[in-house]
Amino acid sequence: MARPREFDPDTAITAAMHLFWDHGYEDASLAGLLEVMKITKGSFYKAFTDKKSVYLKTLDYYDDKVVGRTVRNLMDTEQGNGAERILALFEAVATSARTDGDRSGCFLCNALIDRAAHDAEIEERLQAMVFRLENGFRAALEDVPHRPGPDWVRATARGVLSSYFGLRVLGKAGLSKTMAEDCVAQVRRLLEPVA
Amino acid sequence: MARPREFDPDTAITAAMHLFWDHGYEDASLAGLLEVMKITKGSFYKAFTDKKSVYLKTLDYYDDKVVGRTVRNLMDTEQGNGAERILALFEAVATSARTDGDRSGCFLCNALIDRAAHDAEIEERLQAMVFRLENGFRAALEDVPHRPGPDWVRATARGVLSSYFGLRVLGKAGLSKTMAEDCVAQVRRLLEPVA
DNA sequence: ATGATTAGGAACCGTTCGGTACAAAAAACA
DNA sequence: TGTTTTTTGTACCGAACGGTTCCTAATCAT
Repeated sequence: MARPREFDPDTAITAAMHLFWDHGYEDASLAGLLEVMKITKGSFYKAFTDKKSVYLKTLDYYDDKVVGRTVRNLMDTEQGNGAERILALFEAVATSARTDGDRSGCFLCNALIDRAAHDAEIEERLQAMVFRLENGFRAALEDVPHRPGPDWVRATARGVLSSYFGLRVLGKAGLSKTMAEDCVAQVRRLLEPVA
Repeated sequence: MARPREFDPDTAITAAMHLFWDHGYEDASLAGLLEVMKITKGSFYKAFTDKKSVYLKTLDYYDDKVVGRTVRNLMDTEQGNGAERILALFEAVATSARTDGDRSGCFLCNALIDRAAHDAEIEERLQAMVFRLENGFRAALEDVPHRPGPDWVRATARGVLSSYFGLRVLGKAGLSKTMAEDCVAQVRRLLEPVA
């Protein structure tokens, strides 16, 4: 019954996500957001109430699309056993981080450092995402042939999770090829049967 | 020959460091800095040219004091063998992160996520600190009885390094006691002899 | 065609940003 | 005591901040 909006909210949120991803919350200015979202202030505040709301929406988007896909890949039994799926994820992260240009890292990891300790509403979403990722690793580890038992699955999933975030942090420091390979190799060791 | 300054620069830098540590670079306002440093704008700009210079000074301070002490502990042969020294570090980090209140994490890790990709001068210092930490782990691993060889030392040091940063990130998500214990247990596995 | 409804755009709000200029104050020297 | 040197506090700068308001333009249902 009224004029339809001229921009695609999904596209706008995606663009906003990448700005927050690269610059963090505080360093992403409203002017910058308007520019990448290709809308003006009027539309911005009409469609999304304020900056923080947009941030929350970008987190939800990341959760749904990126984390969702990652977890799905970790559980996809058609892509090798659980250990192979986990290593494939690490190989991909290591390669993209080593490839020049991609210093953006992982939005979840960045957001945890950036804002988790400062805003309860944001923290809640981040914790949920970490939990989903952890469960993704667990699911993959349930599908490892030599799996010793449930304790091994739980503990290894968490070790792999922390290695994942660690690799993301090291990516920010500009890791070398051998550094990336060594990190992945250590994850491979974690996936091996216990002595 | 002239009036001595009424504040201790070292104390002021320490206070500034903790503000940057908690809030990151952009979110630490000049007003906030002046408040915790207990000086006014005049003294601020006279003593330290600008905000970024203060940030760099706090990084140097952290490098010298905190990273320095950590590396020294990792190399202190009076505190058990290398593996025990590494585990002691992880236990300490896990405990302090789990203890409510300490969500500040590791300044180096925070700074890597916050600013490494945006400022070459800052990145340079951060890379140097990461390298110092890596070498600390290497030195400790040289002092492990079952040490298989130099490749093992290099690769394991890097795996431990990424686990260290990963634990720091998970600390931001408010890790549980069992989560912390599981992470440390995985580091323990990395330190064991290869199969 | 018209009226209702909504997006879009621009002007503008008060506040805070990082940074500067300068004068008063204080201490060390002669 | 007077001079010099440096710190200190304050007033102030222009720009950018996040956010609001309001008017116009566009499109739908009737």
